[in-house]
Amino acid sequence: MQRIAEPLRRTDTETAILEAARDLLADGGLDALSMRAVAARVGVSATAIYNYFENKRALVERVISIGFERFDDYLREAVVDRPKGSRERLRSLGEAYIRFALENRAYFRVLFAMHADLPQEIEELPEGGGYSLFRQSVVDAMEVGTIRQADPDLVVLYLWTHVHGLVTLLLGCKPEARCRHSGEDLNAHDLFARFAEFVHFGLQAQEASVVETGFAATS
Amino acid sequence: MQRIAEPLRRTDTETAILEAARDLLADGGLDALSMRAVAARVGVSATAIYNYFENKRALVERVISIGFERFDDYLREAVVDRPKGSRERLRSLGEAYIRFALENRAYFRVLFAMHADLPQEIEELPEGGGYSLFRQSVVDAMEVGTIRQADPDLVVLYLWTHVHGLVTLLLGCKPEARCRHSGEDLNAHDLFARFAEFVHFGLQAQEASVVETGFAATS
DNA sequence: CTGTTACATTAACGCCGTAAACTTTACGTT
DNA sequence: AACGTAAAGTTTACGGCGTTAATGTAACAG
Repeated sequence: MQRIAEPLRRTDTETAILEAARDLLADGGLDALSMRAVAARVGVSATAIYNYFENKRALVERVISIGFERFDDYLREAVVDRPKGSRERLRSLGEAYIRFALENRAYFRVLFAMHADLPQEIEELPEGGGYSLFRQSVVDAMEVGTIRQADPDLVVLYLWTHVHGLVTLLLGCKPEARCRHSGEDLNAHDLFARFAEFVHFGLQAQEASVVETGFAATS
Repeated sequence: MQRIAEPLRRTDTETAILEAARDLLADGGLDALSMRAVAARVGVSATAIYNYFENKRALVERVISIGFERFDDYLREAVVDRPKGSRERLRSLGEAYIRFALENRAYFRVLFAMHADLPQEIEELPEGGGYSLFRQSVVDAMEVGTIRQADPDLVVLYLWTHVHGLVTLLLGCKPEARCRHSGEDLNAHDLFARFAEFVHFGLQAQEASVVETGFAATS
């Protein structure tokens, strides 16, 4: 189309493409994100996209890396008003993780599935924002004595593993992301809450009193 | 092709299709599994497949459900010679899970990503074989006192979550499935071994003596 | 005014899943 | 033995995909 006054600057078109791609991805999955569909949404021809991105893969990678930023926002928001070093802060981070996954289902799937699916280009773990925030929270919790002293990276990965596994398992389980279990019908948040006790005390056999009362008070 | 002696029976062709699909999936991912590629491998035309499977989705679902059976084999094999109720048995199950994922990378990805990707048709969790085996092992461990008394399904899901998260996180992290961490370069098995202590004792702060010595003996 | 550059276009290639129409094979019934 | 039918396989075709190539055009530098 001809451009008269105030022509689109390069970054504008690029942004429009990224937004279109993000939206298509968010509510149709990777299949719905086709070059032609993105182009149609932006109002250009499909091949025009190649002026901004080398190929579809490059486009998706940009979308993903932007997605990680949004993901980090969830985590950052999770710690406000949560005292440093508190177990509640750690719990809140886990819940934010789950919330992001549930509220951005298709998106989340691609975030963690995609850059596995294909060769590694994006950073190895979501470095920077989210991860370091998580890590610092763990370090604080160790200093305060909320959790035991140990290698922070190992503990972060340990907790990360739990919440990520919970989400991917349930996301892979049913679209509604819940899991029928002995009568009850639990969603990811419910399960997360129940797992908190296991995470804290472990699975070792111990006196019922400690388990029942000791934790219920803080949970 | 004309068939003279010993014509292919229906199930033979169907099996050939499934095997071709499985192989393509295993070492090329879902992208490599195209109807035409499968057909070429079997030696028929692409549309012939539609005599056996309604569409690609149905074909992939069959491949997946067969994959779960193979997955169950890993788990079944993991418990032989591992005494009932022992922590070693639980550990062995976790390691089998990881081993399967690493040895069948592309396959594993589809197993747990695919039937999420699209509507739910396959059973909600890998029911039957693997799951019930896992569950029974947990129940045994509770009775013997290896782990605390709790809702077995919840504990199974907890452990499942743990190992599944570990695998998917590392699989999503790097193709080689390892994670650089404070100097060391750990793969999924290494991490799993280190996490065993956390799983057993939890993250609660406790006397160093119990942690260091008490566990190292059994690990 | 001219050449270069950035950005867009259309056309085309070779994949893909799948539908439709047609041919061939195998077999049970007459 | 002949025939009808159903199963199994074929070729052809359609629309969509990612991507390349060739082309056009608007803006700007000299």
